Amino acid sequence: MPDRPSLEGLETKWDRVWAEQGTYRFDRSKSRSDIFSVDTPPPTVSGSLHLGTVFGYVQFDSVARFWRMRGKEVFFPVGWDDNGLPTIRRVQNLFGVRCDPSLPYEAGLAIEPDPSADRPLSRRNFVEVCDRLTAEDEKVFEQVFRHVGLSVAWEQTYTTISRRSQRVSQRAFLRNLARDEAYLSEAPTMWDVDMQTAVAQAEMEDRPTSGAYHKLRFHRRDGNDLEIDTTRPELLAACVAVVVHPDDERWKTLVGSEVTTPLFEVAVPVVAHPLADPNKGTGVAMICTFGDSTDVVWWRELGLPMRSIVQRDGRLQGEVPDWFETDAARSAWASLAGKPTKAARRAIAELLAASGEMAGDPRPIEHEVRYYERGERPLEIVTSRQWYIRNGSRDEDRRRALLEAGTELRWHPEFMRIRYEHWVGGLNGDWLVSRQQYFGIPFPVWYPLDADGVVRHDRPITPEEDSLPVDPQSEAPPGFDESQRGQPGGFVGDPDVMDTWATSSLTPMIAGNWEDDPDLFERVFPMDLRPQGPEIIRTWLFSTLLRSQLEHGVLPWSNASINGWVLDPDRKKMSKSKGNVITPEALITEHGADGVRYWSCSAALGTDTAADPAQMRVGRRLAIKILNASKFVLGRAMPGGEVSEPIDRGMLARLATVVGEATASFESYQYQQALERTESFFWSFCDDYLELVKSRAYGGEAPGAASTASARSALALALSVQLRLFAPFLPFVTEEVWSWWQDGSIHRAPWPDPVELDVRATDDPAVLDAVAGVLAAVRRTKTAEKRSLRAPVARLVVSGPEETLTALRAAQGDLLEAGNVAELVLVEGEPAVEVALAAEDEA
RNA sequence: GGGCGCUUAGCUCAGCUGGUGAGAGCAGCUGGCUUACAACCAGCAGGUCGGGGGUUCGAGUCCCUCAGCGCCCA
Repeated sequence: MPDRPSLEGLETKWDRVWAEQGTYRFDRSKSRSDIFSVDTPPPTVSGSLHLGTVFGYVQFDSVARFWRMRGKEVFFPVGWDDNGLPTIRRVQNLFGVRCDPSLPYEAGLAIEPDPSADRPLSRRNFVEVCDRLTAEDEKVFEQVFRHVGLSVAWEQTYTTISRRSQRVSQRAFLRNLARDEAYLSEAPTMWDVDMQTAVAQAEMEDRPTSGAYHKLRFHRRDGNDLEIDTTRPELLAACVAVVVHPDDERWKTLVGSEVTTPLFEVAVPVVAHPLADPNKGTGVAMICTFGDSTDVVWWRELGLPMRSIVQRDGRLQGEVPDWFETDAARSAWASLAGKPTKAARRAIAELLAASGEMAGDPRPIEHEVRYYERGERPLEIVTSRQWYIRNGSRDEDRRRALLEAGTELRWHPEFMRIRYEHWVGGLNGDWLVSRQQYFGIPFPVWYPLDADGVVRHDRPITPEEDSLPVDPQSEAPPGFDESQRGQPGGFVGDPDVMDTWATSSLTPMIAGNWEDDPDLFERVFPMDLRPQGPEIIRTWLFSTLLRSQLEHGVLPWSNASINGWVLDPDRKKMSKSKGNVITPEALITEHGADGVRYWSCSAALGTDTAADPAQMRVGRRLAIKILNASKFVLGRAMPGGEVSEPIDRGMLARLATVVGEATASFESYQYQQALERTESFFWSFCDDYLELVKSRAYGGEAPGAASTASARSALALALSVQLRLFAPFLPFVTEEVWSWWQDGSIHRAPWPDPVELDVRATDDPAVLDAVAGVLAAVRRTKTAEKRSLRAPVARLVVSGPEETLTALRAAQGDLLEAGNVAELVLVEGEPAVEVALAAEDEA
C-alpha cells in the first residue's frame, strides 16, 4: 500500500495486467447456462470515436462486469464496422481517390493522402486503400476502448468487411435465396444521385427544403386550360397522367378525358385516385415517372406507362424522349437535355413563361423532401434491378410474427418497444439490400448469358457454401471458366454489394462464428443482451431480429438495452455537422477513465445526457476518496475477528440492504441505481461511521481489546464489499485497492452477497442513525460557533425516546471520542440536542 | 399531422407500484490544517415539483388539457 495513493498511472498499469493475465478472456469451455453473451454494437470506423459510443459501451460494460462477478462467463466481443459508404467516403475525401472499375489493378501502388488529387483507382486498389485506412483507425479505437477500461474479450474481435463476415453474409443470403426469402426485382427505387446507389427505407429521412410551386397550364379538349401546381416542373416530360380525387365535384366530369401537356403537347389521361389531395393546389396533380413515392403508387395501381427521363446521375437524359410527337416538343428538349434536375427546373420555368403556359411566377415554399441520411441532394426515383429480403411488409403473417417476437424481447427501458412496433407496423416495402458500390460484400451470384448474349436474371447461379466468400467479379461460377465471362453462353457476375445492414444484421452470427465453429455458436447463441442506441432500432435491431427469425426461428437475444444520446453541454445533440463533438480521448485523459465511466453510469438507460465535465470530476473525486478511505481501513485492518459492537453490526446490516438493492438493480439493467445506492452508502460510511469508530479502530491504549477488533473487522469487511459493488463502475481504482490486500483480480471476485455480512435479527442500522444524528448536531454547533471540529464539548445533553437513548448508550464511547465530548447526559423526552462547548481558552 | 420521452433548487439530475414536514451532487456563501483524504472536511442557504383542471382522506407520483423542449415516424 503506497504512502500517498494516487490515480496516476493506474490506467496504463491495469490495462497491461489485465491483458497479460487474460482477465477478460472468454473461457469457451463453459456451457450456455453459465455464459452471458453480449451482441455489442460495432462502431463505424472513422477518424475519431464518438463520445456517445464510449458512453453507451461503458454503460453495458458495467452490466457485463456485474454478470462476470456474478459467476457468469461473459462473451463480450467487439466488432469494427468498416464496411460500406462511410469508409468509401472517408477514403475518397482523405486520399483524393475515386473508384473506376474499368481500370486495371496496379500492384504496389503507393497512395498518399491528398484530398485534392481526384485520382482514379481500380476497384482492387481502391479496396486496398480502404483496408489500410480502416486498419489504422481500428487501432486507435481499440486504444480508446482499453483506456476507458472496457472488459472486452479482445481475442474475439471481428470486422464487418473481414473474410469471416463475408462468409457469414453470403451464406445467410444464399439460405435466404434458397428459401425464397430473398428475391431479385426490377422496380422503381429510391436513388442517391451522388453516391450512385439505391437506398433502403430505413436509411432515408425527410428534410425541410426550399422549393417553389409552379402553376402549369395543361390544355383541355374544349380549349380551356387545366391548371396544375407542381414543385417539379422539370419532370413535365415524364408526365403520364393527371390525377384528381374521385369525390372532387370540380373535376368529376373530366375523369376519363385526355389533356395535353404544356410545351411538349403530349396527350395524357385524367384519372381518379383517393391519394389525390383536393386541398393541395388546384386539386389536380400531375403523375410523373417518378417525382415522389406517391407517383410510384399511382403508376402501379393505375397501370400507367413508364416515361423515365431522369438518369442515375441526376441529370435529364440527353436524347429526345421517343414519346414526343411534335417538332416544337423536340426543340424545347434541347434546352433541358443533360441538365441536372435543379438547373432543368429553372430552364423549363423560363420556357413555360415564354410560351405563356405558366400562370404567374413560381411561389417559393418550404417543404419536406426525402434524402438519403448521409446524402446531400434529394433522392430521385429510378427503375433498377435490386435484391430484396422479405420483411413482413407484404405478408401479414410474417409481420405479425415479427411483432410477436418484439413482445417476447425484454426491452430496457420498456417504452423503447413501441419504436420497434411502429417501425414494423409501418413497413411499406421489402428490405432493399443491394447497393451499387465498390467497397462492400458482393452478392455471391452469377447470371448465365443465353446464346444471344442476353443476361438471364431469372436463373441465378450460386456457389457451394464451402467456397465462400466469393467475388463474382473476379471468380467464375461453378462449371464455367473466366474466359466465358460476358460471352454468349457464358456468364456475368452480379455487380452489386450488400447494404451494410445486411451484414450488421448478422452480428450475433459473425461474433459467434456461425457454421464455422458450431461448438462456440451453440454456447453463445441466442445471446443474452443486445445493447445499442435508439436511432438504430429500425435498422440494426429490426434487421438482426428478422435475419434470426428467418435463419433460426428464434429471437437473437433475450434482452435489448437502449442507451440515450449524449448531448453537448448546451443540451443539443452532438453531431459532426454542428462542430460540437467532444472527443472521448481528451475527456478520459483529463478526468480519468473512472471519472468518465462514473458520468456514463450515472445516466439511466434511454436517458439523454449532457456531456458534463463537472460530473466526471465528481467521479474522479469519488475514486480518490476510495483510495484514501481504503488506506485508512487497511492501515489497521483485521479481517476475521468478531464484530461485536452494536454500531458496527448496524453498519453491516445497512450495507447488506445496499447489496440487495444494488444486485436487484443490476439484474433489471438499472446499473445507475446500483451506483447511486453504493455511492450514497459509501459517503455516509466515510463521513459518519468512519469518523465515529476512528479512535476505537486506532486501539489507543488497548489495541487488543474486543471493541477494537470489532471495528477493524467491520471496516475490512465493509471495504471489501463496497469495493466489489464499485468494481463494475470504477474498475481501475477498485482493482488498485484490491491488489493491496487480496489475490487475483477484483473483476473475477465474487459479487457480494448479504450472507457474507452475517446479519442477525438483532442488528439494527438505527443505532448508527441515532449516533450520526447527534454527531451532526455537535458539528453544527461547532461550525456555527466558528470553532474547530476538534473543539471540546463540555456537556452534551440529548433527550429523546427510550429507543434513541438505548442506541446512544450502545455507542456512547464512539460518540464521546468523535465529538470530543467530556460529559454526555441522556434524558427521556421530546427529541432535542443541547451542545455546550468548552470555553475557547480551555481548548 | 401521429407517436414516444422530457419539463423537480442557479446548473445536472434522483424521487420505483400515490402516504412521515420534497432529496443528491455541482456552483454559491460561512467556517475549519481534524494523525485516510486541503484534489480535503464541516455547516448554511436555495424549490408555489412547467400552467390549468380532475380523481382521492391524501398527488412531484394517477387522469384530462394547454404550453415548451428533444427524438422518431408520416
